[in-house]
Amino acid sequence: MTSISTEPRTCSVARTLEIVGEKWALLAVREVFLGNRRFDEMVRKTGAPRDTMTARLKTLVAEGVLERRPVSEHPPRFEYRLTEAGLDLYPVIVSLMQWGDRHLTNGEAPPMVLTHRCGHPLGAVTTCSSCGEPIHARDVRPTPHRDSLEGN
Amino acid sequence: MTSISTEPRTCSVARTLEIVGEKWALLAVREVFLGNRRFDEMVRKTGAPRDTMTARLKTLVAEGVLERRPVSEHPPRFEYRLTEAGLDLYPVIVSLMQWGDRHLTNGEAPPMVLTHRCGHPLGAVTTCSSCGEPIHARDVRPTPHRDSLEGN
DNA sequence: GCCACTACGTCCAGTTATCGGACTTACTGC
DNA sequence: GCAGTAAGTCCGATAACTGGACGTAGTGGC
Repeated sequence: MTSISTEPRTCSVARTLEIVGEKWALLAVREVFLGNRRFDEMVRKTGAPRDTMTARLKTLVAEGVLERRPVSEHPPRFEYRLTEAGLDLYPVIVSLMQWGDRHLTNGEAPPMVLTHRCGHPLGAVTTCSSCGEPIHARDVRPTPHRDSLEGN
Repeated sequence: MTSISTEPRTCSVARTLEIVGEKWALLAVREVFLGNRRFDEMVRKTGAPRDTMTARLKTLVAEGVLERRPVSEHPPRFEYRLTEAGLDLYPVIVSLMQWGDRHLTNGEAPPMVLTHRCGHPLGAVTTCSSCGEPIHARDVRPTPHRDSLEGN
């Protein structure tokens, strides 16, 4: 009964990273968001080794992020599509892109600009679903818990 | 002149992933957001091998995401703090957590709940900075570019 | 029919990274 | 002096990644 089990923390971040916490996995997902759903295209546009891409796609499919479906019987051809869960990864991709645009383009224009249907270049703001305010780390606390996050 | 250079795509997502595109890197950052700034704490709470944590912290510091500062001279002790750039990673962490909460807790309560200063449990919505609307992949297009993303 | 080409992988061998556990150094507190 | 903590380092075994060649199933041109 005396469960002294300290740590590793079980947390949704860790769980999510077990699935998409690797460069090629996320880049594959990025490509599908950009409309490139075919194996060879993903390999070319991401630069991933074919073997690695095969492995990543396999787990993404197994975990329900992508769906592999045949698009042609006779030349046997397949495409990978985002499932509902996969589509929900969009904020992850967008926030990674946002961060790179802000901190990794030294002065230069970002390598790709996304345009929102409102007509403006996409800037992403993560907001609180309850109050609508932009979220800052300092305004958030873990639930009744020993771990504090005072300061930064 | 005829630059036939096809691909690998240069994109902010890829660049960002070169720095934080690995499980332990992101989990280290998560810990710092949660207020745990010391080496041993990060190792325990993340479950990362000490060696790997050392390596990740080194690159995070080199890339300007974290800052390593001494907190005590005499027992030589250090802590890792988020830089401005590091703080900007919050949306990434939050959206990963959000995704896990939504897709990886089968029915059960999420392992950690964050409370926003507005008093409500944090739900994150990624919105367009121009029009304020929540962003959906289908409402976004890459700038004047051959790649389409019709369908999903 | 034959050749060239594409798509979607697999196979291989060499290199690199990860892992867990033990060990080191520099202290403090009893 | 002895136990304990913090922050790493070192090590050997295993696993993962990498680039390039190869395989297979088809198409289209001539």
